Amino acid sequence: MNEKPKIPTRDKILNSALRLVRQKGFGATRIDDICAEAGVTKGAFFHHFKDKEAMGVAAANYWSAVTGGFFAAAPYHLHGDPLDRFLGYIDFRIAILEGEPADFTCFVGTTVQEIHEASAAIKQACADSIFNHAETLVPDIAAAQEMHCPGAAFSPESLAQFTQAALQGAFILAKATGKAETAVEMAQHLRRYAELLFETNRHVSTQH
Amino acid sequence: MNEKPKIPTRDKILNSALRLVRQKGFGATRIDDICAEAGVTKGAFFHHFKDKEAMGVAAANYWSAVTGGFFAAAPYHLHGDPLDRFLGYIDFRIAILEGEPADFTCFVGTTVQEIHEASAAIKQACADSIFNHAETLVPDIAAAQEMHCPGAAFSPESLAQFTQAALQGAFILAKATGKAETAVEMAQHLRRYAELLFETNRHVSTQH
DNA sequence: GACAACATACCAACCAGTCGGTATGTATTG
DNA sequence: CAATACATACCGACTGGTTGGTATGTTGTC
Repeated sequence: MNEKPKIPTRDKILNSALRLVRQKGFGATRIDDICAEAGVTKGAFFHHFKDKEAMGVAAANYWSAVTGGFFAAAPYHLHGDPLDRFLGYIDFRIAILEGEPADFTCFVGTTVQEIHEASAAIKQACADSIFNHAETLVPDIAAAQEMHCPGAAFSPESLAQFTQAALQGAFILAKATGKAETAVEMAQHLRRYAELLFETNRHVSTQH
Repeated sequence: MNEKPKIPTRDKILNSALRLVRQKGFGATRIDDICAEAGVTKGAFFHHFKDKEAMGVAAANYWSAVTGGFFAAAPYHLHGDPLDRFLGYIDFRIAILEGEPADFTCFVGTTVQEIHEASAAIKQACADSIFNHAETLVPDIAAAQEMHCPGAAFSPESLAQFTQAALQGAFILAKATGKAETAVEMAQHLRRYAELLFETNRHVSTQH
């Protein structure tokens, strides 16, 4: 009884890396800072990761796993109508836009923008994270399209990806103003676009 | 006669800085690299700029001036209908999405994302650049709104800003794939949103 | 006793910024 | 008109703190 959580050292390092990189960017984040934040030594760091780049790849994959679970457990999946699920996803993304930009901002979006020319491995891991997450929206979008506007001019994949692009762009403007409300305001245009595309005006209530 | 262009040293430095930072990011760009690219020495660099941060602010302002002139001279302003001008702006943004991401990507968007917590001065200069550019779209959007859908639920400022956000997001996905076409595909959703908002389906032909 | 999981001490490279110096132009003044 | 004074533009070797990475030691565990 009273089992301590005992977070593995590797996860402690990755958690600290995610937090710091989201604040300061990948390049500006010092390995020493990550170790200090995680409460481990440099020896531990280089025991688990060959170099900083390998840690970056691991962090991107870790981010995919963490956020994947987070969104899988989110309530918008419970809607019966696929369009409600898609709109519910956007509403959910809007609902979590709170606090400092570093709190709601996307690790892989930030990182791929910064290192896309410096590290092919990290870039690939980030790209996979973004596009695989987008892919989770495709079934609902495709079903909604079939129900509400068959023969549309856009592909479900493309719309799913634009959803991510619009959010990433909202994050950039929010970092420029420093305000979460900026991101919300931008994301509401995304929501309106989704409504207009499916020629509906429904309001999806948040479930809990 | 035969006057050489004689680009000022300061501009040579800023041009090189824009090119390199768009490729590698602000933090990863070395002052020595900028000097080498510009064909000047470090002494010249620090004669013109107090430190790297001051150069970053100057580069953001320089970017505003260069792109400001570029867009002011673009052909979409010639349309008689304000909505055509707005849609023409988006088409123009799509038309210039060619080459490597570093070629069509936004200096201030990239930079503000990277250093928003590290340098308040650079962040402010980048934010000004983005929002002032967005502001140039407001008159056309406002006029289009009055003509085609008075009493809309969105403000012209907000839509102008979302235009920038969507493009910034398109850039991020393009950096992830390495392809300009990704940015084009994303931007076409922005174009479709603009059409749907004003309940029209016009096709603005490019002028030349 | 062998191997994983760390800790500690250390190094070499990198890089922003400094500093003494030069070259050229311009304003002033006797 | 020259001589002096000063300013601007620029050069490039140097430095000192930072930082990714290494080498080696210690502890626990199967």
